[in-house]
Amino acid sequence: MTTRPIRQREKRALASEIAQAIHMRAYRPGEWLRQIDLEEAFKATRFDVRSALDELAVRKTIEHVPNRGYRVAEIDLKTQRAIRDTRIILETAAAPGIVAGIDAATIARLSELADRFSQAVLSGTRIEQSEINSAFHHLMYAVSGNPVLEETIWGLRDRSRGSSVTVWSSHQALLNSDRDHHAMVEALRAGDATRLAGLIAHHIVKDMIEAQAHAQPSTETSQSRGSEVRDEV
Amino acid sequence: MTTRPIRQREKRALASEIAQAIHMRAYRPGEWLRQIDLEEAFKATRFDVRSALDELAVRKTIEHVPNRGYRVAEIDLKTQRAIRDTRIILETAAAPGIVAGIDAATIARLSELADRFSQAVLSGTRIEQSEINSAFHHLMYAVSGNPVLEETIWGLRDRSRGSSVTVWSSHQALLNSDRDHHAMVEALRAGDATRLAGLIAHHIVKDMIEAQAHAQPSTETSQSRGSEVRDEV
DNA sequence: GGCGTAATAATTGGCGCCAATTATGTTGCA
DNA sequence: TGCAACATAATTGGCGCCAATTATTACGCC
Repeated sequence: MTTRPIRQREKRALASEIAQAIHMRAYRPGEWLRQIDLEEAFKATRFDVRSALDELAVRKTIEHVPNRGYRVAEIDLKTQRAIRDTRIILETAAAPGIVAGIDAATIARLSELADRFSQAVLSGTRIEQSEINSAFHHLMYAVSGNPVLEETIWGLRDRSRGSSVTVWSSHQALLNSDRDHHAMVEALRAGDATRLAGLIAHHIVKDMIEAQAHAQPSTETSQSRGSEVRDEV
Repeated sequence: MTTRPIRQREKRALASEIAQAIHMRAYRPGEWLRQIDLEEAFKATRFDVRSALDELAVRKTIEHVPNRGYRVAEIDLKTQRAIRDTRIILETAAAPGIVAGIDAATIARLSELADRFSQAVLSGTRIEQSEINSAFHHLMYAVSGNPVLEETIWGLRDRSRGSSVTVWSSHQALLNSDRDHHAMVEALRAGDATRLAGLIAHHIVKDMIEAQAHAQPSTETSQSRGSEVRDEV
């Protein structure tokens, strides 16, 4: 009875928490994730931290360098494009399944999320924007009828998120995303899979091109550890 | 100097070794992977075994049940179909890139691998067949020009391999695979991406339908551990 | 003063121990 | 004889320690 019963509960959860912190940009691409810092920041034991880090390394959210540690993956342009192309393949391929599997209630919820995103564009934090956006796409792909496709899509999204894309790089990009969401809902109402696929592809391309255009060439890669800027979690 | 210098080397390798053992069916779907057995079989420490097991669990090759252990994932028909559909999406989508990126030398090597597979069909172990087959597809997807697509494909292939598909379930299926390989080489020579995509889709569907037809309904799921048949590694 | 080199500090990572949990075997009771 | 409760054995999994490695600082030489 001495140890609290929190035992087995949050083992996997920590990886998600760290992942979220990363794509909220609390840790920047190229930055080293020191185990001691994470222990304190997340109130976890060293063992749990290491497990979580290993998991994220397998998922390619972070990169592991033996005897150096773990750092947030830095995605070069070539890989960025490869992820983008693969996402387009998968997410457009999901369109027919979505159209086939969707019902009125889900469309209504998607429409509501699109509206909430519109609001968040005007008066919302980036975290809110990001979360509503995630919820929208999550819900949409959830009805595709193919769980494997869904999780593969999500894995790829998470991977690019870790790097540099989540936060919309310009207000214009944010407005475009907003418009796309409503257009997708419209396509769903019309039962038009082809149009939906086109919108999805456009959505991905637009986001990632914007992100690339505004991304400053990072010079932090070979920087010594410990001296980087780091936001508090 | 007391500890041998094999230290950092084979940490990640162990996961691959175990994965290979699994899809060579040394451990069957639903079977529990006891850590002690793995320590001895692979001459590794308990820590390394656990790391490898965790990695495979993240990759969904095996399944983790808290306080029970790890077991080879058993893929139900629905998931099997979902994997198949997703594989078709990805692997057919790779066809244009393959046609665009391939050169004469690679075609020659693919042709050679196809020939070696033909030989292995007649006089080769299942392991040889499986390895040559892997090499063929690996080489083909490697020239797609999209590394992310390539590794996503491979992740999905490995996942279904763990379960019940690798070893061709009938001699007819094996002959079909063999024929497809040569047809793919032909399509590549002709530079016909559409035909290649069609062949790939056919290849996947045929394999997995055969595998399903011959798979006996497994009753080993809820079996007690320790009493199962287990081949030596 | 710059630079190569040695001493020191900080960090990662391998590993074994033991508690918590689950499976197995046994005994007693209806 | 069947079944339930208990005792025992086997297995998993959390965690802390310390060696190995790498970064940083201090020193001395050119």
